Amino acid sequence: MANSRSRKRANLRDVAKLAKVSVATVSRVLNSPDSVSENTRAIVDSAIAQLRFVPSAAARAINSGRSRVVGALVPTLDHAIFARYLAALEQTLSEYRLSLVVATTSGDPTIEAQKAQTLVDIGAEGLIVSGITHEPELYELIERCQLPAVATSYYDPEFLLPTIGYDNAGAGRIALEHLISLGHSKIAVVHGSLTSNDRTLARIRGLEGHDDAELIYFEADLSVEDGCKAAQSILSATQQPTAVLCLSDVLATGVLYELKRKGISVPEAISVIGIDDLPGSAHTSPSLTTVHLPVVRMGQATAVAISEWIENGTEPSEKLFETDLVIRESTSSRFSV
Amino acid sequence: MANSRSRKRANLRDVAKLAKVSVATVSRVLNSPDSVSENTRAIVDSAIAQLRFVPSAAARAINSGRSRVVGALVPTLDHAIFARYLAALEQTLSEYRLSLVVATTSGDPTIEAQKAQTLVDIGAEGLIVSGITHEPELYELIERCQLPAVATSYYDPEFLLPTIGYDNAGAGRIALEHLISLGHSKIAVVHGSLTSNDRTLARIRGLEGHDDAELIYFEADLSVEDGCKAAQSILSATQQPTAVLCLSDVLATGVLYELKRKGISVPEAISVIGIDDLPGSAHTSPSLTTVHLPVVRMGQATAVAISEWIENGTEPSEKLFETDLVIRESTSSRFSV
DNA sequence: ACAAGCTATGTAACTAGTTACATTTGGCGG
DNA sequence: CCGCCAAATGTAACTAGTTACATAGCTTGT
Repeated sequence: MANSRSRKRANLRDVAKLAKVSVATVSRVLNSPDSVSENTRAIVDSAIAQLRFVPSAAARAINSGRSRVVGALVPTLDHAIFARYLAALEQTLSEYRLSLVVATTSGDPTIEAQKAQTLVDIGAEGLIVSGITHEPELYELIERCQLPAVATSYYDPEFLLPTIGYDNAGAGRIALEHLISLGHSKIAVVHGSLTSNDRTLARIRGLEGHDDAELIYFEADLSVEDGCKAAQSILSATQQPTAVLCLSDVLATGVLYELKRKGISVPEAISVIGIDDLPGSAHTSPSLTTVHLPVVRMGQATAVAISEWIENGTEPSEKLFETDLVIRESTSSRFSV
Repeated sequence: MANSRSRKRANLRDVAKLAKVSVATVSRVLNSPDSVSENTRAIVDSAIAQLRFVPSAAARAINSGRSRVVGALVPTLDHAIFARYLAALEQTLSEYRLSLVVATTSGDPTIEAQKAQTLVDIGAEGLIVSGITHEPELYELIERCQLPAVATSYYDPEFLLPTIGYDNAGAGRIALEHLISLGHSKIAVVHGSLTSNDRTLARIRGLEGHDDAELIYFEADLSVEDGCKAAQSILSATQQPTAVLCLSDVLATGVLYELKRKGISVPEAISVIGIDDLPGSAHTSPSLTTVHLPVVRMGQATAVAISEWIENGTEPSEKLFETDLVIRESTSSRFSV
């Protein structure tokens, strides 16, 4: 048997030798079969089959200068908002015949910079990062490699990279103004970690400047579990707020759950509002009033932007997505009781 | 300026020329800096900086025969169970200095086979698929490329590829037996699509052979929304079950929500059980009794298995993870009311 | 009948690195 | 003062494809 001796993978030359043709002909069979006579094509094809030849991706990439891979850096995959976003990203990228490499950073810019380097090492043609807080190393890498790179989940036309995202401050403001319009003036704010999460920071910034509301801040990890804990802290605080503004639906879900467990009715006793509009948020009890973030459209737009940048060299302009209030059951007027 | 004229990326030879050294020396500066004198290293480094030289990933890959990329094929990213799983996978793979390319299949084996091909085209060194239902093309591809490939979320020692997963039939059985032990005998089963979802199929198979229970099946899309609709169907059925067994927590969440909306108390009037144990399932109201699937450990084990296969050529043996019942508030004895 | 033209194929030079082997250089011991 | 050895560096051949250009062979037109 011819193939039993060949320990390692066959290459073009091996195929050419077996088929008694030149390497060029084999290459043509693979890439433009019509330019080869039916006869030789059959011979080459059988040689390919016999040797179990599979063309090397690396060798192709070296010639084309293309890897057809783009990298995305996200804090975590284990959060519905990023998962949805990446799902849309992957789907749209695949329409451009690009593959998506995912790297998680745990929200740590140092890890981010390292993982960005490994993305470059595997030949990523483009980079997608989350937010606008990054290590200088990341910018240097992007600059040095002349790498198409966009920042998402954040809108800031002033930023070094094109941003494709929404107005986080605005989302916070919308939520707060909804509560204020309902008559709430003492409001608990539950937010995720502030260290190097610029989206959270921006949302908090959006809450500033409303002197008609007193805000009390509670920090929590971004989990349902910690939302529950935050609710406990709120309930044991000296001054009871009439509303809870959560900067993420995940936290709001926890708050809702804990309030229910404690027998405190929402929205009658306390109103709760979130930000994100996760798929499940319409089906909590009571259903959650929240600020919808268009992550799917953002993922699609990001994919289009980076693809065209890679493909045509056209650097995208920044894109702002509207966020909008989704009023459900968890908020009500302070006075309607 | 020297670099303003150079339109395209500099390569090793350009650097060597500028630094007046040989290509070998430049290569050494990059890969084993200690074997180069401090002096030349400085000269080469400055040439690298001047030309903004970035080594080509493809050229490296062609020599090493390594791409350091593994591909995962999942039905969707937009589902907590897969997102968690991929999160664990990515994290553990990165400890082996491997990157994860994610491709989604929408549960369609044909799409899966196509995407597997694109993963091979970008040079993936290993493949991770979900379940055991695939197109022949996929197997041919794996065979032809001699590609390390494992199947996950499913345990079947007989399967062509090594499987790393849990006993789906067993998970279904555990849920059913819990309900039976509580005295339920008329049980509604809510399941996702049956077409080419072998995990759902296996879970249903696990429900068979229990003659002491009458099962009524309801099919739904895998979303909270469709869980709600399923609950409506159940309620309008001629014979009311005393328990609902959902083959996924997502569906159970919808059922729970709809029952609450209709004013039917869980577990007093109807018990509800799920399978998955999603992060949020402990915080529904009532909290959801479910069968825990160890997706995080499965992700880690899969990463280890595929990494060692790629790295050392040791084909992994199949791995079975235990699933276990997590009793919370949504189930109770039929007679305890 | 012979040049033109087309198709099919081959040759060899590219792509951009790594690396085995050869060579130079310098220090040190005898 | 010569030779030996090691460190430092260079040469050229690899890795595995693609492709520009050359050429062989055949058909067709005048």
